[in-house]
Amino acid sequence: MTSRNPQQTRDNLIQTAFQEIHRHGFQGMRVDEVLRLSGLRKGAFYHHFSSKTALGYAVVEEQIRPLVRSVWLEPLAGMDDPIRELPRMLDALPERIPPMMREHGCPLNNLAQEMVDQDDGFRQRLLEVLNEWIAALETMIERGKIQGYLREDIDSRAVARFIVAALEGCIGLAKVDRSPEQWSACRSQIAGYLETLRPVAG
Amino acid sequence: MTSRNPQQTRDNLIQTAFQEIHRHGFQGMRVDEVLRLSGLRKGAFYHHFSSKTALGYAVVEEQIRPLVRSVWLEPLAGMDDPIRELPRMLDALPERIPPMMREHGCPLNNLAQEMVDQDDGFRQRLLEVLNEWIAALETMIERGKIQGYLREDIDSRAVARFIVAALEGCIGLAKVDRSPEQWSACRSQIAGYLETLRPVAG
DNA sequence: GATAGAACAGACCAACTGGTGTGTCTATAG
DNA sequence: CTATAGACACACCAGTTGGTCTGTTCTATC
Repeated sequence: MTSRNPQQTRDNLIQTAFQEIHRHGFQGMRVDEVLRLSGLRKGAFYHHFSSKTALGYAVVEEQIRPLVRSVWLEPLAGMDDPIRELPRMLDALPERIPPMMREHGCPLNNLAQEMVDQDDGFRQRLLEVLNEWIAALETMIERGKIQGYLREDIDSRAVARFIVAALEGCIGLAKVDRSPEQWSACRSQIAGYLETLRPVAG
Repeated sequence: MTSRNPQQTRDNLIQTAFQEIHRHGFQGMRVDEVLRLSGLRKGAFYHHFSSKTALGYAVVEEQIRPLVRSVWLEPLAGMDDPIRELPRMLDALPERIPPMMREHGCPLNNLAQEMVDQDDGFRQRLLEVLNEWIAALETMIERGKIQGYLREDIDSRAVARFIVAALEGCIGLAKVDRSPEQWSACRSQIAGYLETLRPVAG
């Protein structure tokens, strides 16, 4: 019998809940099922979380936010020329992400689209993560301008927002028609779009 | 007391259900609430539909599909130069769609993202609608090629898919951060992308 | 090693949820 | 006018859902 480890118990609940939310949405996620999968009881659950919603918030903060950072933010750090390196990063993406994300799409966008109109707590937290992502892209674009890789008259924020929108759109489309093989085609179009940001006179 | 009108009763249920699904998702939609809003009873409901899921299917076929056709397909019919006319259409879009769509986003994409992994009946029907949309764009692009408005070496299907993906992505993003005013910025980026499809030597 | 509080187990519950069954009314064909 | 089937109303239900309550066990601290 493993000794008590409250931190591990809490993590267990959050990770299991994350997977269930990813599969069925937050409304479709069942507390009892999370308990069954994690081998815990009601007592444990409501000791660590005040409600199902509180667990959902924790999943956003402690699972989705770090995941977005590692998948989308970190690769941006050392990027010089976005036009050349972003498509390359998108190529390597399918191998970098957990298999679950290829099946069920982006956890951030899934949960956001579902819960934004249902609960303001979700909206605030998910919007924070989304804005962090957009801001990181914006920073990269600004840097690209300074280094002469990008035109200086482009609207960095608008471009950053569009990149995120296009990515989420492509992921969502691939999820619906279950065509991961179309990802490269999608990447090519994004690469084409990025070319519009290239300075005219090199 | 209004006389009986089964067709109107059925439409009433479908339209009310459509709004409730749009607001809360299919899983969040409650049969009892639809009944309350439409002023009908369980007897009426299960006379016209065999289950909640059957109602959902009817909503896709009889509400979402026609809506997609009128909003996205019909404006494509008379288009000659997509690069010039598509952005113009996107400008006029906010006034052409019902206000509900500005709040809650695209009913097609919302329902698709939610239900694709939950129910194969939804997946098939929603995929059909989506493919009809993509096919219409593809046709327009092919026409644009022939008429010399677009480069001939572009992958029509990939471009069509990306346009849909970008649109759904932008709508989804606007839904999350509730910034309809960013729509024009988003439109500009799409317009920029479309420029990449322009023939080189006019 | 006593003890207080944290970390659970497990039984229980009220509200809700989709769905059923029976009966009644109404339109329509003959 | 009457028979018949469609179009509902209404009472009812079994299973599920998130959540509570009480009690027990572990563990850190003095």
